[in-house]
Amino acid sequence: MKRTDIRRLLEREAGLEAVRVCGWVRTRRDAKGISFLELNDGSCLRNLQVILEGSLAEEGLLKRLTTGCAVAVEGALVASPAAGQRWELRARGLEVLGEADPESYPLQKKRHRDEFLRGIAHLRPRTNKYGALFRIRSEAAFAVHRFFRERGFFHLHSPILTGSDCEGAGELFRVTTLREPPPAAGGENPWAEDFFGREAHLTVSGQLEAELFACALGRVYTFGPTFRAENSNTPRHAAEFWMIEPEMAFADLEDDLELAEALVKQLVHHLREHCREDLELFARWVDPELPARLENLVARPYARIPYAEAVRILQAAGEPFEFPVQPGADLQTEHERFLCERHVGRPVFVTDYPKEIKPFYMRVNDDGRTVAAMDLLVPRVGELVGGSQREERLAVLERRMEETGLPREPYWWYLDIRRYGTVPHAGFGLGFERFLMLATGVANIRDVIPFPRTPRSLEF
RNA sequence: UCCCCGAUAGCUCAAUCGGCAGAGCGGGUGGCUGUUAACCACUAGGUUGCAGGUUCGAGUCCUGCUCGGGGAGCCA
Repeated sequence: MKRTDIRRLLEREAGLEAVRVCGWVRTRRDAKGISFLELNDGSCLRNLQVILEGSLAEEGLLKRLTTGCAVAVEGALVASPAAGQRWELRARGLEVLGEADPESYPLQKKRHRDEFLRGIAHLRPRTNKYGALFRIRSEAAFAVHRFFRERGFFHLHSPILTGSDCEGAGELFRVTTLREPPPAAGGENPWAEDFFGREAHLTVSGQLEAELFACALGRVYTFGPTFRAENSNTPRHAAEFWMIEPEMAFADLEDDLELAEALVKQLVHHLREHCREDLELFARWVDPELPARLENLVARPYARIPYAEAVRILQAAGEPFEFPVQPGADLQTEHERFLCERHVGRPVFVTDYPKEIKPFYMRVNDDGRTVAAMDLLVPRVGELVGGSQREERLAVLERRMEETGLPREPYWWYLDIRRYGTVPHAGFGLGFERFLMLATGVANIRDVIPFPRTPRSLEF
């Protein structure tokens, strides 16, 4: 007999004479001549109560049915006579697929600290919380593809291995097959003997490649892992994380803002529709404010504040900031939090930053001092999205590269796009894990990644 | 990388002023019960993160290291 997902059984309107379920025992409760198993197979948050009677409730078998063990059960799905569940499985046969020594099995029914569960990342998806979280993560990824597909975007598989350091966004992981690193000043090409014959890295962003394809297919997006070798130890940073990077030709900053807002809102809508039970767990155990905060993400248009106005607001706020607000300098975390959480009380786009504090590829505004940039700030998580209209004018782009000290030669292909059929275009990057933190209330990025990579942490 | 805090039983934590290292949960054993965070009794379980120092005496004070948490910077 083929196995049926517990989720399918619990949704049923009528019972079933013969079914087979497979899963892991969460708990066992014994009564006289009858035992109750809570069985979970990962298909949903809820367990299926399995009834063992007669020979199946015999001591030798029960001793093996401990928390964490894997079993296959066949029997009848019947209405439960007791309160607590609608359906239960009256077992006729049970096979122990894999035992779990209760002396050493680390998961118990009681809640564990997140820090402890991180140390057993191979087992934590068997807990209610992390099972729910990674089902939500999967569903959110599907919703990303659905969102872009409905809007005529093509999914671009941008390269993971790269020879450029893209936008200079952060420190790079070097990739090499050499046993010994070449000397620092080793001749004309110190990497001549390496696999690619030149320096190679893991990508920090698919943006530049996405721009190339947007200027051919019109609308594209990347959705994949990116890597930053920064020694940043915070609850919001990881060395390997997934980014969603749409890029649109024939689009300006306004189009960019609209797309980012629509994406965040649709992802929230999708999860509220398709992950209701799993989200309820987070509202109950992780963040009681979660339902209100999700509503706040979809209820109203997001605020928009140009950088210059943001500075004026912060200066007039009379807040005892640890770092004073300096016009021309980037906003501090405390400034961003004040703007978003206290001043507007909902997501806010800050736009038109001074060009000196933004990368070379952002389009210079008519004032010559600011660029068509945007950051989307959201409560608790901070910067969720960073994007811009891209500089499509060859001469202006070359001047900006010169100003920021970037050599033109490695970017010849990027410049070519401005040389041949250049068009206005815009895009952004959205940190997938940061969205998941926002959507679940989980406070640490390490807990929304199956196997997080952070400085000095590469187990699993 | 910088600043602050922490590390005690399998887990979550307590231990007063430097003076006998404890509880709950989990595990084991027995009992009870269509149970459901089950309940009752008994029981095992410790190099107090590691290395050094001060002291008659260190879980407690000092130094270094490792790991973890919070904040900052960098950013998504």
